[in-house]
Amino acid sequence: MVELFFFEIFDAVKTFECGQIFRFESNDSGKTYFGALEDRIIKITQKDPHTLIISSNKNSNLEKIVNSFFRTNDNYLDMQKSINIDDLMKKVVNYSNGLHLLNQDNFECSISYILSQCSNIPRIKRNLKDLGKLYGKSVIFEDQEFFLFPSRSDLINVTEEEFRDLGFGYRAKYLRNFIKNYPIFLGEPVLDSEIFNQKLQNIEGIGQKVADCIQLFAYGDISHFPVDTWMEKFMIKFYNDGKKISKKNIRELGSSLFGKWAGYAQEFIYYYARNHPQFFSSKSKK
DNA sequence: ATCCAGGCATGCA
DNA sequence: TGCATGCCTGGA
Repeated sequence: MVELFFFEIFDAVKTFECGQIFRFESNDSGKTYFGALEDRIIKITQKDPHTLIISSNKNSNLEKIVNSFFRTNDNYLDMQKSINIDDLMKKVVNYSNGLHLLNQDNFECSISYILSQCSNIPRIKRNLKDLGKLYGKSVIFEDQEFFLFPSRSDLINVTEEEFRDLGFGYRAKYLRNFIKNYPIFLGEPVLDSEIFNQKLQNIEGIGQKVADCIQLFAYGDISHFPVDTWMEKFMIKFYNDGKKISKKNIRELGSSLFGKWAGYAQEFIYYYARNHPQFFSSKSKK
């Protein structure tokens, strides 16, 4: 058992429901969450607004793993101050208070975001759950059955056709390709962030947005500012006078506005925008 | 019933 | 470099 204390607020519901991660679930309205982390199942109990209690079926190295996962080294208050650049961002920061970025397993996270393209959160969750159930190892923890996320070797012989049968559509090809070629870039030494970004994009099925998500959510590179349709709507409306600009320019704009904390800014904006859809009617663009 | 989602690759100006 | 189009599926 590990206890994590956060000087700032930690909000488990915002953190696990904001859409950054897909395989953690709560059966009690957010009091506790269960999910697979690497080789084990962890249970997260929110003791108070600052404290998480973590337990697991496997305690070796648990403290190190959860400290990495919950990014306990981030200076959250500095981050909030830093991206609080105007009245709008003040509202966004306030609305998202307690939402923390997580540092996910890179194999699972990459697959999650490859499957996310032109999809939606319920469907992504279902796709990942199916993968776990079909190919992941079963673990019983506190009398419930959970599934670890399948390893590369669990998936290496699964065909594109079998992924299509799971309803992955055209993403099946990308997924098959990713699994086949995974170690080609994994084995590389750590490179310059933008060079690694390009390497990720050299994998068929991974473009700018997915590459940014992988770096942000799985490689701890929190200066990345992935631009999806929500980010596009928000940034054009509030930071470009409603005039359309390319996603590439929006990515640069995010980076210049929010600097090294751009990843947090992105997740906060995403969370805010998705929960205020009336501001961003998809028919009013262009 | 259309339309369009948390994109990507491709082909064409 | 920028824009249009097809791609699978499934919810609204």
